[in-house]
Amino acid sequence: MGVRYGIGEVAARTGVSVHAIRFYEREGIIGPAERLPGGNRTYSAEDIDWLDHCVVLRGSGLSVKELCRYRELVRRGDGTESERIALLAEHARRIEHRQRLLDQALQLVRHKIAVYEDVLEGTANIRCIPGGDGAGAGDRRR
Amino acid sequence: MGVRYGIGEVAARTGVSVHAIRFYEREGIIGPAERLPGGNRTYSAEDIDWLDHCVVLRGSGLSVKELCRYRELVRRGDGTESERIALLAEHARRIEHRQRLLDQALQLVRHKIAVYEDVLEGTANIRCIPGGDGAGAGDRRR
DNA sequence: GTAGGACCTAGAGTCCGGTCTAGGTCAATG
DNA sequence: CATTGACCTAGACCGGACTCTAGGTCCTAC
Repeated sequence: MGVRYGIGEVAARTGVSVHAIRFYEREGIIGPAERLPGGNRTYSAEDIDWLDHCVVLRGSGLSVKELCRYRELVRRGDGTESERIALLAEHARRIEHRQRLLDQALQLVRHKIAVYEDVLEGTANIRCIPGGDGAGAGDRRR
Repeated sequence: MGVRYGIGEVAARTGVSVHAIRFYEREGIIGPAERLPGGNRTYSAEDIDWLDHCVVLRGSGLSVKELCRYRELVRRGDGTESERIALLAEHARRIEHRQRLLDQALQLVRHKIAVYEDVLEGTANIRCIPGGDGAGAGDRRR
């Protein structure tokens, strides 16, 4: 048991470049990899799993720094759970916030697309308000 | 009619810093502002609306460059609708992709939080797999 | 008339998150 | 034994998106 993987293989499996993996190690997102006699890094399946998690978390906007902090808490082990929860809960809030922004943006984009499509179909080419972009969202404050 | 606003006021209303507004102008995201005799920029309500849209689009990950391109199409006016649609549709796809990533991340985060909460409640402190972070998601390929 | 505040320009600086380079080691292969 | 390929290190470099600085102009109000 205990299959091990070279850095290139890990890169291929996770989609993280070899450079980025080393960078993550330097930054402390992933622990110092074990080395083969000769100095090459080797990784276990668990290392890959952790890296996969990192990809997901980074992809959702968790900064390298926060990710380091999280890993440090995990490394320190017992007694850090509530800090981990705090960190993750904070991040969950940020994700939810981003989701709302994305929803809003998607609506705006779809609305604009619809307007342009109408224009193309001639349905609405009554030559609208000059100066406008012809695709206002109309849902502003003020 | 035709109330006009100074750059500071626009900044306050849109949440975009004065610096960033000038930066956006240099980059071409917003057109060269009209000037008061004396050189100060003034903005109309429509300018503010456009800037608000820009905020939403930027916030959803549309790059400054793409936003410039979009504004350029709008400026060129009639005949650019299908290009605008293409650009926006492409962006809509990116937003949807980001949404999926965020959903995935949110699930992971919530799962981890739940696991740590269980640990805190003593429900699960059977001292788990050493080396694990105690909050694996278990939904990996491989 | 001088202080304060809002604004101006050009351009330098910052932060983030990688990415790339140069120069080198090591193991297997033809 | 020369080449190839995967890997190594330290550190320079990059693109994106601002942000800030320095030095200056106006206008209003005391």
